[in-house]
Amino acid sequence: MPELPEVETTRRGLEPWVTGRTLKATRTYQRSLRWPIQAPESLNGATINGLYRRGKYLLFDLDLGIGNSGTLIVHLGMSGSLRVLPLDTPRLKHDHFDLHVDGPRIAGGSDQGSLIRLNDPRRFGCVLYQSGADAEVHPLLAHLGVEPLGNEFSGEYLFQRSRHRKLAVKNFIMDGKIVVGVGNIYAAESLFLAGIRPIVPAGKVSRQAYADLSDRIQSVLSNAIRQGGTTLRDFVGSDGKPGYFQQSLYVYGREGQPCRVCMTRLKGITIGARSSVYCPNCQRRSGFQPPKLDVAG
DNA sequence: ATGCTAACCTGCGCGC
DNA sequence: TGCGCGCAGGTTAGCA
Repeated sequence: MPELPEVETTRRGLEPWVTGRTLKATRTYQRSLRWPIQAPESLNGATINGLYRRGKYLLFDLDLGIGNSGTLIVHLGMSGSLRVLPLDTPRLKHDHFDLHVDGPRIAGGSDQGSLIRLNDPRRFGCVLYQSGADAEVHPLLAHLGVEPLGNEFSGEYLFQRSRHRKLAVKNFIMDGKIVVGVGNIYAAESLFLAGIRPIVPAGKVSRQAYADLSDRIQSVLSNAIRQGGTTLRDFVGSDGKPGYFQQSLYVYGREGQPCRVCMTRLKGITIGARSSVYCPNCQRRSGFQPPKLDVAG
């Protein structure tokens, strides 16, 4: 479930509960996620300097003392969520991992701090550890593409990286080695808003179309973050509340329904083993774009 | 290098 | 009501 907006929503919710706090202990209930959970005993007592995000990865920056540092790397996979809970909260099904942090209690909690608890029904997420000051040397992070909301991302960047590429433009923008954080929902939405058909080869999309697409990717992600992300089934923020961006979706999950702009019946196709929905009328071009309604920015 | 497929795992909705 | 099937927000490994 979680794409960039959901991970960022989680990060923002968690940040005040972890920054500057002591990691008193970790607890692993179900070790076998995508990879076995890595949380060495030596992390107990570390100071959490900050909580960062790289793509869909959450990075707990740890100070282990005597000049040692490290990073706990958490990915939420398809169905994961991290919540802040009172220390003595009973464990529910699919609760796999806890961070026990000190600090002022939350409502109903004890004085001993709080719990950051990972729940992940499908167990596609992960909890990994990278020692040292630079988490980006970790193999999972080392080759990631640019941040879509960062300065290196632009239409020109997409245009240059896509030359001679034959895969569908939808798969291209979902490729984490190109740009991180854009998953199946936001890829579909961005392409709709840019008027680009998802199946066209990435290498045939024009410079102008990529300029438009990069703007749409940024606005869709920003708007979704503002709405607390998209909740289809599992996702809840760190406060346990769902996101609301699903109300703003134009095409994702709307196959067969009328386009919200032109009322044309939305079409569903499979691209790269992922379901895709688009409007055959609004999404025509691989190059020049005819006049289009100014839908949601 | 590029692009496609299978694989990981659980739950849910649908048709019969 | 129950059962089997297909599908679901991600990403990597492996193969052509």
